[in-house]
Amino acid sequence: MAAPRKAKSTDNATRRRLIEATARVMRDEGYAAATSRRVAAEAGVKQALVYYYFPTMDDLFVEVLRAGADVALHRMRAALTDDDPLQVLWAINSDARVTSLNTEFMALANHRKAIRTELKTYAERVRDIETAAVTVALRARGVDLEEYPPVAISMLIAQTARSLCNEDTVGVTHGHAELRALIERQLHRLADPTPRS
Amino acid sequence: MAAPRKAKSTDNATRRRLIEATARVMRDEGYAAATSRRVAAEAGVKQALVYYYFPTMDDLFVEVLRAGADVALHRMRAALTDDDPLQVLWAINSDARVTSLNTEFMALANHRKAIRTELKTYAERVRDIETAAVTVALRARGVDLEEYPPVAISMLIAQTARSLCNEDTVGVTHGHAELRALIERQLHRLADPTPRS
DNA sequence: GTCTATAATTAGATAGAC
DNA sequence: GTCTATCTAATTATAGAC
Repeated sequence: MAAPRKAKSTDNATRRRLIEATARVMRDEGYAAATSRRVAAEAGVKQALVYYYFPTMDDLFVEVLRAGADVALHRMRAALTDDDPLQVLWAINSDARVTSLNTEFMALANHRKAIRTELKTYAERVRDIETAAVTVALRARGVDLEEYPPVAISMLIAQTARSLCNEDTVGVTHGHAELRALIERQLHRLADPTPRS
Repeated sequence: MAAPRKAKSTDNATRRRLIEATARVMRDEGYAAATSRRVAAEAGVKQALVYYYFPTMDDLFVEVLRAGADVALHRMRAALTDDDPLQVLWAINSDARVTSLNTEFMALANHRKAIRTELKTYAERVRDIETAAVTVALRARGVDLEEYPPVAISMLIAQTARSLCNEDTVGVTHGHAELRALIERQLHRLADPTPRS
């Protein structure tokens, strides 16, 4: 295997540019704006070429979803060996580029079966790896895993970060400082295992 | 004022049916499916009539948003005098009919200025009234409002409930039982003011 | 107030030249 | 592989009859 590049001809530069362009349009203008003509223009090609790489627009959307989920999975796996997986989990889900796309796919999944199925599959894979990372972190800190189930802590951190991000996007920021501070205090409580009623 | 009904001729039955029909379509099939023809059919009228009541589709969307926000505000105001505002806050945001619409508007707001502006306005009004209700509840229970700022507790409860609902909609349920149990335990901790480090 | 009819625009998708 | 050109269908919005 002298040439790991170009292993698959389908892994083309144009194909990749179309996926990235679609993600960009979805983030900036919403999924409804991600038409074949719009994403083709964004990628610098003509509209018909979209259908050379993707049979339907839904197929393109699914590929965008997979690419995004793969990046998230990769980052979380790296976090497994990190000093502080909880902080990594918070940071990943505080990335507006990630959460904006997530919101669009959540809405898209509401009325497209193909995307709902794919979203479910990847959401559960991401949750599993996140839970594994949080389990490592909590166990290392001597936290009672019965009272603070890693899967619940993982969801709480991820969803709170995402919610703050989503609100920022539409310009709602009231209460954000207080919630961030509260979360940080609670994370430190977990890190410093003393109390519990 | 013998006839409080029909005070405004714009408060028509047809107009109201159009707003309700639009909300229904948005919930069930997403905002992209809420076309003038689709909502007209759902309301049992012809397409062109939509434009008699609403200048543009965006105007219709804004009215749907207002109607939904008014209901939420009304429920939360009632909760101010309730036994347990925290439970009411959780219950309201666990209603799939509310949270599905909310997700759609969040996505819509991403690329329509008129809706983003309106969403921001109502989100902040809802947050204020929710915070007031939570303040009442926490104070009555002797909770330290510095360590647990009502606005933060309010956001945490509302956003966690909404997140669980949204995931249910797309079929993701893993970890839900654990997170619900954790939230309930924490709510009881707040209700029974003993520990804190 | 509700309708029919239609204009103007835009979408997804395909055929075929190069 | 990328293009031009085009088809079909659906959309928003308007004009005008009743």
